[in-house]
Amino acid sequence: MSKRGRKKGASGEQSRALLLAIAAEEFAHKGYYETKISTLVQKAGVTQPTFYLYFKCKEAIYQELIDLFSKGLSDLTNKSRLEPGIDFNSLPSRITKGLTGIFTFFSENQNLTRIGFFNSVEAEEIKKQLAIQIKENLISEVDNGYFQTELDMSLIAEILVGTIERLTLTKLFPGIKGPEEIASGIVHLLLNGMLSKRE
Amino acid sequence: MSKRGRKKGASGEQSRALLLAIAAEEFAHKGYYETKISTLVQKAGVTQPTFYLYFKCKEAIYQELIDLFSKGLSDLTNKSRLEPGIDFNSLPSRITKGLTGIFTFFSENQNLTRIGFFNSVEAEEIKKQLAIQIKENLISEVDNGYFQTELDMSLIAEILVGTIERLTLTKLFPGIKGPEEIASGIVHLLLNGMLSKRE
Amino acid sequence: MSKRGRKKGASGEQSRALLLAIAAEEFAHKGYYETKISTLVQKAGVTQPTFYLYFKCKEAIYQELIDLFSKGLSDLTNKSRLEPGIDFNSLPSRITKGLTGIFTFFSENQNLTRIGFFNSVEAEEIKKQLAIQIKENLISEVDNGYFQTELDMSLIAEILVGTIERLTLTKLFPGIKGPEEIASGIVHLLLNGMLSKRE
Amino acid sequence: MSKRGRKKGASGEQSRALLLAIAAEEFAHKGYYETKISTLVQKAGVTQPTFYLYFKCKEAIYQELIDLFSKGLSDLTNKSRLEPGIDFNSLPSRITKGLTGIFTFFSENQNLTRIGFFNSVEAEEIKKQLAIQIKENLISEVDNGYFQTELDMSLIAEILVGTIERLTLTKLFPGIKGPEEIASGIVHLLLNGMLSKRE
DNA sequence: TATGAATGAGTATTCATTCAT
DNA sequence: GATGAATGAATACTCATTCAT
Repeated sequence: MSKRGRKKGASGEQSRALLLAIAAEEFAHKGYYETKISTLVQKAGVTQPTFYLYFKCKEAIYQELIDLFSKGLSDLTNKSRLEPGIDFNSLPSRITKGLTGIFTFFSENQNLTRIGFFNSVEAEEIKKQLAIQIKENLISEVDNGYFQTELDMSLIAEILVGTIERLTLTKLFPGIKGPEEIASGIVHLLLNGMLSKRE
Repeated sequence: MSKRGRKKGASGEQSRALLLAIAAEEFAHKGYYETKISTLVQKAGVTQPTFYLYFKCKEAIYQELIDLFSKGLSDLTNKSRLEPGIDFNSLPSRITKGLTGIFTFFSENQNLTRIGFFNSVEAEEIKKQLAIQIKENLISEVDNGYFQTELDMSLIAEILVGTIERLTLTKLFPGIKGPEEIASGIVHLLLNGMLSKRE
Repeated sequence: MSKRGRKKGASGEQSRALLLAIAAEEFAHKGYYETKISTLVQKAGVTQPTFYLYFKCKEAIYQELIDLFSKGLSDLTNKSRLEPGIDFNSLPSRITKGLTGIFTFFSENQNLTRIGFFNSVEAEEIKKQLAIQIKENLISEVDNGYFQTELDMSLIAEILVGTIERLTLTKLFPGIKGPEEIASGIVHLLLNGMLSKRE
Repeated sequence: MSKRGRKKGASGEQSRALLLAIAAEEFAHKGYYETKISTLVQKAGVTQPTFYLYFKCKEAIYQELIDLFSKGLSDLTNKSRLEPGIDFNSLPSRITKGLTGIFTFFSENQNLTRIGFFNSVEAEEIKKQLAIQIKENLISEVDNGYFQTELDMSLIAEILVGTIERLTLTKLFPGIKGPEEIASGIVHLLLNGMLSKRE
């Protein structure tokens, strides 16, 4: 079999996947403009035309990575809709679980997350969607009397998104805290506030 | 007075300021790479060599804008250090005032903020500084028993930064809410939490 | 019979012919440079290496089409040599017949004609040959007193070629006039001229 | 002045004109696709960016040359409209003069003519326009009884265009015959025909 | 007979930057 | 203080062509 070491040759799907993985790495750390196709292919051990065999253009592979992230995230949030009508005390743990899911996904897909949630132009749109999702989840709880009724849920949703964003970058990615830990920290704070409970 | 009829009566300093203002606008909305020197000078009504009369390179003018933002922000935070030893009840308003200051600054310097707080690579460093600042402010209150002692102030500081970040983009810049309004919303939520107060 | 189920039952010769036909179509309408091998093989339902099984290179298949045209045309003109020593009155009809033959050939081989007579670099050479052929035919008539002796037969031959060329494109290919009609129109004009016959 | 020999430096208009002239030469002899920007600029003694200082893209400079030709030709034909109501005998000389004008223009602008009348895709459109122009000129003579009434003027116009085309390439450009000579040859033939005048 | 996979070599175009005046 | 003119250095992308199977 394969004499004279045809790189890995095998299935073209492999080359494609390799390029995609390397692109994720590069885009995540150098950004779109500082990532050069020439570098990508070099790291993948293929030539430039091979790149264009699998991707229409630089923009296209970038978009594909964003879509991958976006799809993963929306799959996640779709699944983790808070189901209403559950008893009061489970609320914190349910929210925590949802957040933990997100942080876990981010943690397992750091490069994709950097691209789709931080660097790309589309990041803003993705965050907007996430905020909407969260807001709807929150509102469904209001009716049940979980939360104070006068809360601006849109504001809180955005605060949550900002929080997720920031803690991902400063606590999760550097490995300072794990998904569950961060999630419960957020939940505890947001639900109870910072003040020492005084009578 | 200007002999030999200078075009548009632009003293050198004026050309420089004009270029800087236009650059802020362009960098803020198109980002570093999509902003072209050729466009800048065209909008400023000068030629390319003129640009290099005032700025060493593209990177330099960009950095100057970041520095402008960075300086403004740190001036602000330096000024608004929470002074300890003040009575308990004034805490919320003092924090609110600090945040309001930040949002006002951001609001009055949208382009600079977009560049220095959102788009640039240095943004991360700036946020990190801001978080440290906030954290120190918070810690000084802990001793006074304002806050629950078990709070992770580093986490909360990052949450605050993320919150500032997100609300600036989604509420402040679009004009949905004003600085004071946003600031007090944040403070109220973070201090008291979301839960309806039940006995 | 074809064992081992050849795809589409295409014997090699069929693939070759198919490629040739498609190439004629493409080259004729898009020209050499805008015709891509990738498009050819795609339209033929084969892969690129298959193309190179039958043709040495792009240039080669193009040349083959030109040769096909060139051969067809010279076969035609060889056959239709004006035979000398025929009586005076048959001359116009004999010339008309020759031209009709050419137009018919062109009409039946539009793609080939477009390539070999219009688009290719070789077209010039082919026209030159045709002009020589025509000139010789004409000269043989001069001796017999058919034509005015002072005519520049080389000039007239070129005029005929230009005429054929132009009318092929503007009358024959669009279907405005048929081969015979065009041929007799030319002959009538060239023999008698445009002037109204006045005594 | 100008130490250290800045090429010809002078006015940018000169560089532009030089590039245009060289482009005409190259396009005329190698065609669009075989003409490389790199060659153009090399022959002009400038660098590639300089090319793009004056022309938007390869296509643009090509089009500019075509437009130059097209404009020149239509100026010419506009000027040389046959004016009706002149006496019979002057007709041949008037037509001859018109044709001479065209051949002279072609002769003086060989490169442009090669591009605009022979090689480009637009050539066909330009010839179509020329044919229309000629046809209208001819028709205006019919009324005056110059020509046989049953002549198909569209056909004749196309014949003339084909004739012009061919003789330009085979007689004019090689310098075998001059403009006037070719023009009068055509006129004589087309008006009187080839046949020897027998009673 | 046919192909999946890959590539060598080229080619237009862009942009920040700099002389000489 | 300002400019007309020019350039060095990249970079994405294309296409005919070819292995190895």
